Parts: sequence; structure tokens; C-alpha cells
Amino acid sequence: MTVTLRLYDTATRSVRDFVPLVPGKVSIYGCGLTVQGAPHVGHIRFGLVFDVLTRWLTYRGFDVTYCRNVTDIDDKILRKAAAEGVEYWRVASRYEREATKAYSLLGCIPPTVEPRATGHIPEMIAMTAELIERGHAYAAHGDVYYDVRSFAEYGALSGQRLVEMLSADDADPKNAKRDPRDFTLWKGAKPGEPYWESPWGPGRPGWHLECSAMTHKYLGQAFDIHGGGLDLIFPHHENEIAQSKGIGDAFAQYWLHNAWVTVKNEKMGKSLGNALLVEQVAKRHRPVVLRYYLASPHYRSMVEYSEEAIEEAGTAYARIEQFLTRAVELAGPVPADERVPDAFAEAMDDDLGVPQAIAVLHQTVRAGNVALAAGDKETAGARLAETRAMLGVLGLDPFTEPWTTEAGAGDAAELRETVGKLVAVALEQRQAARARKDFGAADEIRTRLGEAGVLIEDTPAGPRWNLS
RNA sequence: GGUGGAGUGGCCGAGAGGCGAGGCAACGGCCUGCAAAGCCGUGUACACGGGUUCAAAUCCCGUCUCCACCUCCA
Repeated sequence: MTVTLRLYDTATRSVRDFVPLVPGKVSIYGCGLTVQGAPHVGHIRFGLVFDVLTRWLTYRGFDVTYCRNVTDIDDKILRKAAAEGVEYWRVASRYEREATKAYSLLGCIPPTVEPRATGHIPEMIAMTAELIERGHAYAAHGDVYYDVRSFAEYGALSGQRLVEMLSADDADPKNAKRDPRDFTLWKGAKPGEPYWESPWGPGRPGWHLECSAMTHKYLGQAFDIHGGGLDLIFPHHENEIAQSKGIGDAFAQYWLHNAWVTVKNEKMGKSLGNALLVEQVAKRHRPVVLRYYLASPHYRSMVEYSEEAIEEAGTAYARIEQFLTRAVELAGPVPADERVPDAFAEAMDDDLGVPQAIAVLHQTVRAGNVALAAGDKETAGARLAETRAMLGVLGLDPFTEPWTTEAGAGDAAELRETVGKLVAVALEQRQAARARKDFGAADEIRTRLGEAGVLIEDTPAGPRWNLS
């Protein structure tokens, strides 16, 4: 069977067969965060989309190199640092740690390499010099600008024609640009700002440039997939293309962009004041449920954030978990299958059709529940193995890291054991009451346990309990 | 002004010419001492108006509403 992964490519606005540059290998560059604040739910969606992508490619047998950058210097970081009266790197480091924490909280596998912009200043200076040499850039008043009119393809990715584009009101305070749409490669330092020495005087790199320099360094002149949030298409990715192709790199072969998270139909954003921090949301909802919620819709669809919807997702995920728990009780600790069901794989191969894939998952759970009800140990075990395989690809298998540690380690486990013993005492009394048909007393015990947050379910194999 | 996207049943959320994805909620049934869980069943949804077609939520034309990008943005 020849399997072909198809991906939507922003550059061609169409779904294309994925053919890697090097058979068996995939190189991916994801535009990570500018560490100027704590990560919100929208930021983390990007992390999840690329996590599911790399997991699926890995499942499909590719050797994946995933590079996700950290932009640790920009205007906002400098502004924040100035406001706090501290060095910019204290601010950047603080939020980089928060980003890392958020990624791992939601079960994202760390990228192969996670380079920082400030670690690649020499590479960026070299690239700027080459762009000047090749006639794509020019220096003026300590800055260096990219000459967009020197690059015929400019605007191709975002489908914009140069003449139609609006230029920023304050685009050119120094009146140094040849064209108002030219963008800055190197920013001359203002007094009090951090700087690096360069052939054009002290300064720092413009936004855009680090990605061109770092893809070149880590992934080479050409690589497979480049992506990030939809809002990066213009100007960020457009400018990266201009820079990288300007020095002769073939650059990205496929462009993947994820839609964002909206609140009341508006894009979640730091500047819009509707940003929900991952840390806050994770206090109200289990991280694994947040992952299920954010990863379930198709990556190119907006996710309309709502507490109700997350709670629904929690109910749906709990149904899956409950099946797994009961299946293990009947069939034992069955490991995940190596292969995922065909229908699931077909869905994932079709531009990461996670919604359809999850539909297959739920169908499998239902079939598993039917087997459980019939006491069919073999079938239940088979469905369990399939379900775990599918969950694994999505990073949602509750029996694997990081979710196992959630309630499995330390105090929580000890506490659970203690509670279990206490509940057992109560359940013995209840079973005795039931045996003598004293249902009033039995129900009383169940009610009291329920009030304490312990849910009782009677099964053919005896009562089982769980925390609500 | 330019560019792109969205409007699906009570809710979330897929699909993209022809058997009503999936989940949540609701209702009925089975099971249960009663529950819970689970299973089975129940919905005549596709913004609006035209058109093409044997057949349209899906294609075409027009209209409305919303969002985003063009300036920092996952």
C-alpha cells in the first residue's frame, strides 16, 4: 500500500501530495514565540498543531528534524525590560521558561533544536551583508533595509501585489527608505538599547531575519515544511522568503499555517486584552483535556474558545478514559498497537484530518464498550490496543507520559491509596446492606460517598469507585 | 482600497454533488433492587435569494452578516 500524506500548502492554496526533499526524512521549521509575555491558549495551539504533525510524520516512518525558534529580542521585550528597569535578557529568559513549561504541560514533544535569535547574530550579519552585495538591501543612517522592489516574487505567498499594499503610517521616521514597504534587516541602536557591533554600526537584527538565518543553519538551503500561525503569512513569512531566496536559498517547500483561537469571535491576542494564559486555564481544566479540546478541531479552523466547550471536551475525553480503565480491568494492561486503524490513518493523511480521526477513535471506543458489556476479553483487548495507538499519535494516551504523572506520582498516589482503603470499608458495609436487601441503607452510603466526591458504580464484577 | 477566511441541527464540530462524521445535551428503550456507566434508538441542520443538475449543504450568480491580514501578533 502506498500511502501519501497530503498537506494544504499556503503558497499554492491547495492540498498537495507531500514529497520530502530527501526520501525518509522531513525537515520542519516552526515559527515559535517571541518571548515577551506569558503564553496564551492561542500560542499553545500552534505548539499542538506542530506536535501532532511531527508525531504523525514520525508514525509514518519519517526521520523528523523539527526546528522551533525562540525570538528573544524585539521591541516589546525591550520596552518591557525598560519598564521594569532590567536587562532585556532577564525578561526574555523568564518568558522563554514559561513557554517551555506550557508546551510540556500540554504534552508537546520538545523540538529537535530550539535556537534563539540572539545566539545567531553573526549569521544574521553575514546574511545582511550578502543581501547588500546581491543588490537586495541597502544601508542608510545605521539601519539596513530590504529593497522589496528588487525581489520580483515579493507578495507571492500572501497573494498581495506590491502596488496595492498599504504602508504603515510611521513606516519611515528617518525618511531613509527607498520605498515605504521596505523592511528593516538591521536596526541601528538607540541610546540605552542593547546592541551588537556590525559593519553598519551598533544595532540589532530586525524581526524576520532570525528565521532566515536559522533555517539556513539548521535545515540547510532547502527544507520541507515551514509554518506558524496564519497571521505570520504577511509580513513575516513573506519577508523571510525575500531574505532567503535573496541569498539563493530554495527555502521552504510547503507552507503550513494554523488558524487561531478566538474569543467571542475575535482573535485571541495579547494586545486585544482577551488572552487567556495557559497557566490560568490549566488551573480550571486538566491539561490533557485542554489538549484534547485544542487539538480536536481541524488545524485550519478557528477554535472558538469557551468554558462550556472545554467542559464538553472533558466529558468526551473521560468517556475514552473510562473505556480504557474498564478494558484494562478485563483484559489486562494491553500495550498500544504498532499500527493505527486504516480509517484513522486515511483521515490523518488527508491534511491531518484530526476530526475524522477522532470519529474513528470514538467508534472504536464504542465497539470496545460493546465487547466489555459482552465480557469479550479478546475483542475488548484488541479495541484497547487500537484506541491506545490512536491516542498515542494524538499525544492523548492517558497511560503514557506526561499524563501518567498527573495522578500517578507522589502524594496524589498515596492519598488515592488511603482513600481507596476508606472507601473499601464503606463499600463492604454497602454490599452487606444490599445482600440483605436493605436498599435504604445501601443508598445512604452511596449518597454520602457521593457528597464526599466519591462516585460509586455497581458492575457485574462488584462496585467500583472514582473521584468526581 | 487590496488580500484571505467564515456563516451547518439545542451546543461544539467535520464534510464538500447522491447512503444524515463524531462528540456534548435531550428524549425513549435495554441493563440495574434503584442508580451510574454502557448499549440500542430518536433530529427531516447546512446565512438569504436565484440558477445549473436526474440529484446541491456541497457547483454558478447575486445579497447579507461576521472575522482576519495589509502595523507587533501563534
